Amino acid sequence: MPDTPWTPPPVLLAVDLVILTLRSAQLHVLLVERGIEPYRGRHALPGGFLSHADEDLTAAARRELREEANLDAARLHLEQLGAYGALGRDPRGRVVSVAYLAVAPGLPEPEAGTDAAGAAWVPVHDVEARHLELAFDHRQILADGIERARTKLEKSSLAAAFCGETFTIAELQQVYEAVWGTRLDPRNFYRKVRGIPGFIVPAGSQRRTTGGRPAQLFRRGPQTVLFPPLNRPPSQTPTPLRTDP
Amino acid sequence: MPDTPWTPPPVLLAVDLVILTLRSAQLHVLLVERGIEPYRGRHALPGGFLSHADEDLTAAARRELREEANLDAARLHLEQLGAYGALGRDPRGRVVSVAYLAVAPGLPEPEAGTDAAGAAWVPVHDVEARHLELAFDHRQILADGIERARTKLEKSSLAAAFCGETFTIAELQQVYEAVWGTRLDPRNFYRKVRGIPGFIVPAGSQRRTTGGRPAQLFRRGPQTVLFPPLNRPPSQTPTPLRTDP
DNA sequence: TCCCTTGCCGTCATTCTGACAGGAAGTGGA
DNA sequence: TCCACTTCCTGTCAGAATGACGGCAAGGGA
Repeated sequence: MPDTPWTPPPVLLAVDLVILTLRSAQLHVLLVERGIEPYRGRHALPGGFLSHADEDLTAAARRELREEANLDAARLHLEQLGAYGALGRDPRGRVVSVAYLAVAPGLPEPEAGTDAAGAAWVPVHDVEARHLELAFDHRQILADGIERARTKLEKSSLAAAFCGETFTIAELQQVYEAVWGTRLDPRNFYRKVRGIPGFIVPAGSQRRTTGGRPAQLFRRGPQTVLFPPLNRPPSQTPTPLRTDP
Repeated sequence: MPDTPWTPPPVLLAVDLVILTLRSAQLHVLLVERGIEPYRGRHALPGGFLSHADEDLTAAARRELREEANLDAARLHLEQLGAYGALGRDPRGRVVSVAYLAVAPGLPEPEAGTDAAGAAWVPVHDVEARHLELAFDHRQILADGIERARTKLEKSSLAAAFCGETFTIAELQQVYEAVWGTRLDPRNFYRKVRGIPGFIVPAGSQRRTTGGRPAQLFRRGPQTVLFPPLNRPPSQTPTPLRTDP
């Protein structure tokens, strides 16, 4: 430990986004096709380097959200997943990436002809089943993002972030079923959800119909922590203790 | 978006550690007293810059663990908390810090006369009650680390990381009570813990005594995911949905 | 020996959960 | 108009889980 003035080594910092949404009752993630050389042509999570050295991390995430996905960060859920800094993860050199999880409501159009061209919603199942390989360590980042969403559905009101301003209980159930990959009993789900104080509140007596009896509309309540929690049924493949992302 | 070759801005990367342990049934965190100028004399989390540009993040965490706390990373739980990159967090300039949570068993001596001098175990209550102010945003990082530990006790076998190789059920209960800050009924805790398959397994019929009837010893079982979960009793101060660490 | 401490094992009422039955309120076709 | 069909909502009921608590076992110290 020398006492001489020593300057710490600088590192390149990037931001990557796991943007999840529901499309036709299936969990989708937004992917872009890489146009430049490391992993050119391969699908990847939206993201990029910090634009300047004084850019806030969250601001960078919001900027990428706008530039690459044409989404307004103010209207959706955004939280940090963690930092990914393994040595070989970027062939260009030492790049540490901070990953964010975003959850978008309903179905914002796949992509516009805007600068977000090349972005597309892909069913997460296609990635999990390895029908589609991702660039860098983005497969791992995506897996961590999905796992985070799965866990947070249990004890937080994150599920409402997948829905629009108002939603029916059946729509909310679709969120849980799609993210968890399980089927739930509608009647028990109804009872449970309505029994959690402050989770959802009736939104007028409006109703919107799709074939059968019109459903009551709700909006998210003030409570962000769910108690009692909506425990997800035990999975056949127990997730190991993540000790090192 | 110019097409000219553009080099992303480099950033200084640091690693900070939240090291938790139990000392006399109280949750403690390891803090160091800063010897150099930003926040000189103030308590801070152990940590430091990457030693060289090609150092792995986890390796840096393990190195700091050894240098500043004299702890062997191979024998304790270590997981990443997240990246902290707010703009004003370090007066020296733009520093992004990756925080790690470590959980140390039992009572490794406070600190040695080694190079870990100046490190001391501090009850987390002293920090939470603002009897002690920390440098930088370390108060927030510590709060996030404690919150992470609290939630992981529910569905993972993290509690065993606070104990030694073998432990009694009462010791395990002390972990839950100290971290959650609640009292639990010993008989119900016993029933619940023994009912979780694979969580703990009896370790011989050895016993170690402290006054009353000798207790049976256990060691951690193969299962890292607890089902059914050990739900923590509802808190009076509900934790808000963390949307931006 | 008596008392005190701590660990282990029950019981019991209440609540929660999973699995159903069935009626209410709409749509579309004969 | 009547009927089939869909979806939404409200109950019921048995079994599991939970919180509260009583009692005995097994040690140490006065």
